[in-house]
Amino acid sequence: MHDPTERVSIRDIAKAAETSVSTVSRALNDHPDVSPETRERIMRIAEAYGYERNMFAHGLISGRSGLISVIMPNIDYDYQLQFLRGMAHAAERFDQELLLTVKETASDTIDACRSLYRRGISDGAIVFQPPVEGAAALRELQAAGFPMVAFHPPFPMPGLTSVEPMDHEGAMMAVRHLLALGHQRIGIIVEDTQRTAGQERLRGYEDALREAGVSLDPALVIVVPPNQPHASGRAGIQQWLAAGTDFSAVFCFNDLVAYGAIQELAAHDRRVPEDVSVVGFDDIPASLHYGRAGLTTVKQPITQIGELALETLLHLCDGGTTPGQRIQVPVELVVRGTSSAARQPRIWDDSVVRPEPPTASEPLEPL
Amino acid sequence: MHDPTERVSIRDIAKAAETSVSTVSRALNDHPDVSPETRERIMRIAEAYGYERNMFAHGLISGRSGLISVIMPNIDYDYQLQFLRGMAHAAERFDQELLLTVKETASDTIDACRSLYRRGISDGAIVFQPPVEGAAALRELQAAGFPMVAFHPPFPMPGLTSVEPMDHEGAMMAVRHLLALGHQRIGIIVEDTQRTAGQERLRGYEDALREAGVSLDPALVIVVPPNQPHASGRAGIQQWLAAGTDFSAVFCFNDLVAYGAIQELAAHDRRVPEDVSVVGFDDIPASLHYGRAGLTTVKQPITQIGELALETLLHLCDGGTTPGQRIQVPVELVVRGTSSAARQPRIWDDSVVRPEPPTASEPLEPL
DNA sequence: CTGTTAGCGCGTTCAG
DNA sequence: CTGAACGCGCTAACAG
Repeated sequence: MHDPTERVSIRDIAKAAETSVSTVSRALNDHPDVSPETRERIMRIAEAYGYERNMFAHGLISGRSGLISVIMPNIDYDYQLQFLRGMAHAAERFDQELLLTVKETASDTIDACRSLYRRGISDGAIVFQPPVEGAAALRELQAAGFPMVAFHPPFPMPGLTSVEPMDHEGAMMAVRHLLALGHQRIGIIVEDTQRTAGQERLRGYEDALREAGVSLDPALVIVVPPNQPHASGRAGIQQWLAAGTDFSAVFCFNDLVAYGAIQELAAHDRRVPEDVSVVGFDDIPASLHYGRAGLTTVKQPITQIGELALETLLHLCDGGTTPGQRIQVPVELVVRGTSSAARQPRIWDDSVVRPEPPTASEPLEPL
Repeated sequence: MHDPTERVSIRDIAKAAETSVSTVSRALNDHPDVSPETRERIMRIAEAYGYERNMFAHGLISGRSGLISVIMPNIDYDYQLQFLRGMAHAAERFDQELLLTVKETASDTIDACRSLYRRGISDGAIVFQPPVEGAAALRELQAAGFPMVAFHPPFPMPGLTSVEPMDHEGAMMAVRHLLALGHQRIGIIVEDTQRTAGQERLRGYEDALREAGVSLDPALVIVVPPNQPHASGRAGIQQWLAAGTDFSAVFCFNDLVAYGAIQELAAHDRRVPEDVSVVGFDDIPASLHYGRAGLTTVKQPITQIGELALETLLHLCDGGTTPGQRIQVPVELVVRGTSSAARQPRIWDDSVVRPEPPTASEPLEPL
């Protein structure tokens, strides 16, 4: 027996097993050239001593640390915790440790990746929503031998493996759902159309309306700046109400935007879903219990996505895949309490002049 | 100049500076015995090459990795993200990397700590809500030379440095607030009174009532099992309503419990705060925008606590402190929309038989 | 099958 | 002030 709390080296067990360190090393690493008895004896002793190999020594020679990095810009959306959870699970399954780095600016993000690589600290990295300006640098790093997976990149980055949700599909599901409930005047509050997420969700919104033969009204599209979801939701509703825009349903960029929108609607005595239906995106945990009966939203399997990202990265690290593939993850509509049938057929449906027939609409500029 | 993406070793820059590796090492580490010119030249070149020292080599010799671990049981409460955020900030300030480990069971948690130490991976660990069963093992590890900080331990663990919020104070603030609003029948839904958190919050509740000369009614105390806050909140309210217990205010173990309670109240057409005032604990980000005007709650400065925990740990690592101190972090009442003045003086205040005078009350057994 | 030896990249002795 | 040599813990290549 041995103090399970003491550090123990390969030498200690060599001494105890009365053999040389190299034999021990071979036994421990399943090399062929060890006699069954010696191996058995060594393994027993190693077990008893609770041997665990030193990371530095192993890393120095193997060139791998067993550490995987996640790099996130800011860290404030519950979504990220779910993502981390998935990664942590996968990491455990593969006996990897998880390194968390938070960098706010684009250049800091790039620097962090580079540094992690150059110091030999991590074997690869998952870059969470990589900055627009970082595309070239990331590709270079990848090429230089540092495996990376971009989660939800701002745009397709050739040469960089990426994992992303099906934004377009999700948006279509949301809007089709609202259409099926009889809504015609459906608004969208969408973040930052410079990035795929915003672009694709907006496109999905438009395509669903077009598909249903519902006219696109630019007044129903509100583009908001990123990173202030709650305020954006409120602002979007305010803008419509102030302009007297007619709407009976809103598709929101994400769940937090939806919360903001609902709160603003409440402040103006519009009831959800009786007066206005609201659909979010992401399905963060809070949405399950949101309000009386939960938020209707497009669910991303966030935790699984985290696992998938990590698995994909490990695969890359092992040279099992060539970089550059783009993995799209299906999303799913979850109907809960914030959406319901449109109250009544709109009067202008039959009597008043209808808006222009379906046509492409330019999104508004960011606020 | 040099490819900023290439790995560069101390040898490379020795060659470029036309000197030996040891001189370079000395220059880089601010040792005295280097001539100003040589140092200058070396620094310039290192800068140009973007030299960063190899973690393995450095760790092997220095015995330190520059990695700090956080170990969390599960990972699902938004609170944890805020905590991580604080740690990430502090880690960056001190040029440390952050390792995230999630272990569900007590023995896995202990094993993880031990392994992290014995493999040399991390210089120390912050153990988030350490398991009850782990106390002895953690103390041993600490004694063996692995610095640890326990965040919110289940009970005071002598010999282990800990950081924890002022549970008792916070509970008193919450209940005093409700008392000041004129509430007399104040319930508490508290998690798991085996751990300090539950114990102290319950004690604070009792002390505040006692202080105000309000009788303690065991029927107003509901103890719920841990890890299902939302359901617990609902269950608590249900229990009171089913039993016909009179109450006009509820102090909840945390914000999620409060959400559950409010939802259940709504389901029974009790309005918050008009019919029932509700106060939470923690102040997670969602509470700011909760409902119409936010959740009244006891705010833990979570992010700062994360920073503090990390700083405390680093201090320990540097031998600046002896293990064992217990750091209590002040909390603060945040009054928002879910608490308001009691509707009317309770009739029985003057006419009906009052419950027993103030006396210690046994908490109920967990559900 | 086994033990000895070199070296991974760096910091730290030592002589010079 | 500088450079060469050693060793951190481990593995791979080479002798035996």
